[in-house]
Amino acid sequence: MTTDTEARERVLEAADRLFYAKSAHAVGMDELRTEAGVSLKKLYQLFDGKDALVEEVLRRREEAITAATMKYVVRAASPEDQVLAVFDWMADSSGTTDFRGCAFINSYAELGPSSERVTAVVRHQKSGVRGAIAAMVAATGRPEWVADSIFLLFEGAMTNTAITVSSEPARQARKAARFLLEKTA
Amino acid sequence: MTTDTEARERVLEAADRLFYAKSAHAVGMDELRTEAGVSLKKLYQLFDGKDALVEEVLRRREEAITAATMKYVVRAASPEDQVLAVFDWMADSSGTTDFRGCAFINSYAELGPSSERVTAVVRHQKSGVRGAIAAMVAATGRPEWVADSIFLLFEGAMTNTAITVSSEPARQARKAARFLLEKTA
DNA sequence: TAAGGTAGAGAACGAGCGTTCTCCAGCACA
DNA sequence: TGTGCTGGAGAACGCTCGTTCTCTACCTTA
Repeated sequence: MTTDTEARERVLEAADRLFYAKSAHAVGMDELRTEAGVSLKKLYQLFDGKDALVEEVLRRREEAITAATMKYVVRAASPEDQVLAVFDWMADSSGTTDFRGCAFINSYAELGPSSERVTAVVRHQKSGVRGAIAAMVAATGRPEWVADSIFLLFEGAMTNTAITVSSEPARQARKAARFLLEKTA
Repeated sequence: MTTDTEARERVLEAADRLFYAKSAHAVGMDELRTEAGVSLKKLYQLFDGKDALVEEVLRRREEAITAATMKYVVRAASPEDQVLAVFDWMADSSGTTDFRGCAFINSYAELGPSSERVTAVVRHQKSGVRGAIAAMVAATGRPEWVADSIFLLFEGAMTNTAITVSSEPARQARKAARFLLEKTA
């Protein structure tokens, strides 16, 4: 017997994977149901429709990405290396063949114009990443504009790592970020 | 009387505007036909279906954006200012309320997984922008990694200018690019 | 004026979507 | 054993999509 909690988890995992890989509108509720091994009835009793599911998937992914990145950050020796660690996470993540860039940028591109809720989640994530980088950069004693710059490098590398199917942009961004930290020491 | 060439132009203009504003899958051929003032029959005799239309719209936009950016570049005094001019173009463009970021990143997010043709056009555009920046940076005598960095700043600023609905990221990216140019002089 | 061809308006079609509903197998319990 | 109930499988519904087809009105030309 599977509890509702387990079923929810399976649906969210499948939805996250499929939405990210194929974009939300390309994944039907039927495919989702099959992948998660859940009846359509249960699917709709667990979630208030596809829109709500998309929103919850994004919230969940925001937490997961933050946790995954923090694993890289905490093992860094210096405050400067902590900042650079986010690019190591990116380089490693982009090594997987199913890397498709930033799920939030992608969702905003696809659903932003039609869903205010998706837009809100995306803005929340971007503001969170920017804040996290700002905190790490502040710990190194550099001015805030350095954090803004590193954040933009991070964002640009996320999209172009996906488009070029290469971790090269992640490494280039890391190099640029290190240069900024060095020259503002 | 309107010629086929004029009708084509009207369709492409409407498609570009609507696809960019709402994303491609959110715009139906019927809405497109109405907006362009063209019969459905003519629409399908001018273009081989929606996929081909999306592809052509992107190619056309690539040329238009290149031309628009070049207007900013050519009026710059120094080679360094030419590089920075692309951020001025971005700051000005993002001032319009209908700015939605990079159409190519957006299209890749939405259609990349399902359309190899769209992916090809997007890669072509990214490689073109990267090459153009590389040429301008090379003219200033800086090493290529500076160009890579400025390109990533540009890309990150494009997406975040749209998401935050503010030209601030464009200005931040310009500042970072200028810093990179100064410190590598 | 009459005939033939063109082109536009929009009906029609098949497919796929999100969502709901029906049906029935399997269970708990008297 | 009989009776109600729960939940799963998937049929069904209404809608919209991309695409094609039909019909009619009009223009051209003899």
